[in-house]
Amino acid sequence: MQDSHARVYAAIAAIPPGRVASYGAIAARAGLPGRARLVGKLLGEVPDGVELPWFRVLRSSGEIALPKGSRGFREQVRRLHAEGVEVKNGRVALSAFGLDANLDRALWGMP
DNA sequence: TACTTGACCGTAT
DNA sequence: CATACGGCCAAGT
Repeated sequence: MQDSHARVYAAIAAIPPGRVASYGAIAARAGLPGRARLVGKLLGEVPDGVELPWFRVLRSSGEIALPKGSRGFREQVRRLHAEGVEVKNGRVALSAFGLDANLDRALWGMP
């Protein structure tokens, strides 16, 4: 197991329920700035059954990365909904559910 | 070894 | 909104 892999897994596991983060943000949190593709690659290799909130990881645009309509796509939408994350047209509003966005809101107070 | 692929990203046009 | 471009890099051919 590569150290970089473990750090990425840890960063993903650290996303709180009800929130989401982008591939790039995960990479950065794992100490690997600019390596969003590595995050995507690792997620693609994680077998089913492994404990990891992969569904809380989205593109920087807020869109679900998996092909729309695919099995994984539907699964991701279902699990996000189960946590109260709103998904519209395969997309989540990062301004409302993004990890850092929520931190900023807490510091500034509710708009 | 060389080239291609891919759950990506930011900037520019 | 869509296309293009350059970065990134592990794996597979």
